[in-house]
Amino acid sequence: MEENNTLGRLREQERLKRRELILQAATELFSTQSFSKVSIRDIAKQAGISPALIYRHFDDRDELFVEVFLVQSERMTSVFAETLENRDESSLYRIGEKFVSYLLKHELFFQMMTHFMLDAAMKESGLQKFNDNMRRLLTIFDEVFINMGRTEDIRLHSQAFFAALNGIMITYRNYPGRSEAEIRKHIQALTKVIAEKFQQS
Amino acid sequence: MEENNTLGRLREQERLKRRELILQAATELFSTQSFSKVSIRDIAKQAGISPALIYRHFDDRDELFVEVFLVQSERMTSVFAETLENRDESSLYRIGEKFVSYLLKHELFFQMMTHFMLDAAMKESGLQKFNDNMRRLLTIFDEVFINMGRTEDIRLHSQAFFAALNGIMITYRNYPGRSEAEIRKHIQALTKVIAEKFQQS
DNA sequence: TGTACATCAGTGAACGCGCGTTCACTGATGTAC
DNA sequence: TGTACATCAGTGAACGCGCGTTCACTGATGTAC
Repeated sequence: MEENNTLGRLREQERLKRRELILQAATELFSTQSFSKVSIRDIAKQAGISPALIYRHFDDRDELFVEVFLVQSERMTSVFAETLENRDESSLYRIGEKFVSYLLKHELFFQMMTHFMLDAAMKESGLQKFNDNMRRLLTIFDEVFINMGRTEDIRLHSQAFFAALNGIMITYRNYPGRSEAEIRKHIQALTKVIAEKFQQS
Repeated sequence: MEENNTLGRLREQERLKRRELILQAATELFSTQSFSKVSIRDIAKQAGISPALIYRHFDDRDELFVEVFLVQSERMTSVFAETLENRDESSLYRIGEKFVSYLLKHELFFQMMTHFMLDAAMKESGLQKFNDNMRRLLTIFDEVFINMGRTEDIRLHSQAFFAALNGIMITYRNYPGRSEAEIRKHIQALTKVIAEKFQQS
């Protein structure tokens, strides 16, 4: 029963690797198909395994989906934090533009975020991690506001700014009858308007 | 073949009434259950008819859903326009607050709007009507900006303001672990921040 | 070294369900002669 | 007025499909003695 430690660790590593393979396959699919249209069978096929195997690594579909989202969510916050650390002179417009660019580029993350925001069907543990991430992101915005000299309602401003950018994405990302380039341009113009409003104060 | 005109009209009226009954049943369900979870069978049951009958009035599920949305969408714009006509002194905060209150109260409309914004799977004719409505709504915002003395980028400002309010709703409407009252209060606080930013210019 | 057993990743097929939609039919009403 | 036929709203049951999930099984590897 009691296994050799190194062997046990090796097996554990293999298990983790398989788990990541599944997550990776799911991620690949999510980036081409809409969130709710990806099935367990699709993911199994993409990963080259049997559907049943997925259930050895995840309790159910929801857990797998949340896991994919959390990975992307953390990556997003990290990438974003790093990009900004390198430039102290970052204006609100710059930071807003970076954020919006990221969402435009990583459609997968954007879709997932809105999905979980609107459905809010996450278990306690997943929710905790997601909230931690959001807080980390808002802290980045906080810093910019502090650097601007703001002393009151900092978090509130970060939340409003964050929400406004989300709103721009959601409202105009799929605007019908416009080309990708036109949409991008329009979203950037709106981001500029929002950033200028917040810059003034 | 050629019917008596009055009789024909009567029959047409009955048909329209039945159609509206179906739409009404669907609307009732949408206000308690999430959009994508309402089935044709549910709607038929609610309306007290056979599922098959629904297909005598609508080509498919999508057409019915879009129709419900368009009715709600028009109602929203109308109600909103009327409320504002009665007060010329309406500040941007007032108008934003009204808009957000409406969305909070009419969850059905809010959910549908985000659904169609994110999925963008509407036929040409429905899309046209929806866009007309959105334009009507934006025109209301336009007027407020004009009254404020703004002369440039008016429509762009309306779009940014509209998107920001949407974003607040989407980002914080289902914020987990908060009571309905707390959420309402927070959303109003964020709306105030946004409105003040736009008011300054 | 050999043998019986335990463990566990992995599988393909099946279960059971709910869905959108269609089918074959009924029955009431209107129309033609 | 009566009769044969057309029209059409409305129906319950069925079709066909895809889904999440589970089942019963295989086969490789490790362990005990």
